Amino acid sequence: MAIKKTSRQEILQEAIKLFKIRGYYNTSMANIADACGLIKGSIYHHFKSKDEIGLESLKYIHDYFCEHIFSLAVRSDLSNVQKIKLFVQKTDDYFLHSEGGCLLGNLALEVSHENLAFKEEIKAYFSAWEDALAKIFGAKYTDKEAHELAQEYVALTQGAIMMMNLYGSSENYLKVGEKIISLIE
Amino acid sequence: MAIKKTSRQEILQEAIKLFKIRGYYNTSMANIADACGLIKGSIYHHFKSKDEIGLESLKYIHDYFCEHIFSLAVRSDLSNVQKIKLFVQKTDDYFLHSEGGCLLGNLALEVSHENLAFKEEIKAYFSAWEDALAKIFGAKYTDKEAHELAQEYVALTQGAIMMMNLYGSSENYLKVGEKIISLIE
DNA sequence: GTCTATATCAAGATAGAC
DNA sequence: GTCTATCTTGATATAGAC
Repeated sequence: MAIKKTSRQEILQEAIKLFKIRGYYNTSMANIADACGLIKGSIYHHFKSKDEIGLESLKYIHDYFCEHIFSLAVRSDLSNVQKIKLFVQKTDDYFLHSEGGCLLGNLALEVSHENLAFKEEIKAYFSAWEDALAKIFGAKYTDKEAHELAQEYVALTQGAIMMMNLYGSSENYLKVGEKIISLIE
Repeated sequence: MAIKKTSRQEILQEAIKLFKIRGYYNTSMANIADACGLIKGSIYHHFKSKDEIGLESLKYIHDYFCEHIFSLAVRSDLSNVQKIKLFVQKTDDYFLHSEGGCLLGNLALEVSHENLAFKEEIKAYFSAWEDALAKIFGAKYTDKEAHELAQEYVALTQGAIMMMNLYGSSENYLKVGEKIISLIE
């Protein structure tokens, strides 16, 4: 059997899983390599350092959210009610199946004090999330109100993900989405 | 000058500061010892392992909140409005001066998947927080409503602390306390 | 109670063979 | 692109002198 070529993306996906569950500092290059069926030295052919993997992991998730979720806010073929319902549905789809919660939220607490590049990327993600929500809320609220509501619901969502992962129950997390939808309907 | 005797509590306080800012796994016994003016070997005279320091740190904060904040819920000399105002004021006093946010929230994301003893302690802390808030809300809401509101506001507070530390602004964090008070007034 | 010294292990990272 | 092998550093933890 031919030796499998491991792609950058494959490594990122395994790294993301590990970072979410084990934490960033507690995940070693050997752990990541193991998950990819490699040994740690081989990872350095694809990435020059662990920090590069960390930063690319954050960008990978950020890009996913931009493409699949945040972009809903500027879809001209949807009503605002449709937008917010899809927004919540896709957000829930992601976090209900994301063992270990939100990578960006987790690393916000663990790493962002120590690594400014990580911190900037995490801030950009949460700002994009807030801007997207605020754009949808803008249909029914002033700009200021929309942004305040958006900030509140980004924070509430992150807190609810924390509790969902801690208690192993999605009940309260799901109420957050319902409340967000009720703000527009 | 006599050699200073370092107390268990002193070590815990330095460890807590470091865990909040640098993260748990990224804080070494040498870091903790440095902060105490010791060398790492000396720490083992007081604690048998890093995990013991971690768990004791969680309990130390949990105890502080029980004694100074959660206990307000059962004070018979205060009205419910007084209780909730003091509750918010003392919570704010703590988190507005806590560099690195909430230790229990941070370790919930970083460590709780890997260390079940940590996870149980963190759950106990958040449950105590919720129960205290629910007790105060109980004056105006049914038991079920009070607990749902309490869960929501614990989550929102944690999310708001995350954002406050990320963006360096307390503005949105402070709105959470105002909203909690408005639920009772 | 703190120190020096050390044991043991695992981390991130690199060099060069295949 | 992956491997073996190795370098260097720093981690947790322990033993024993002062």
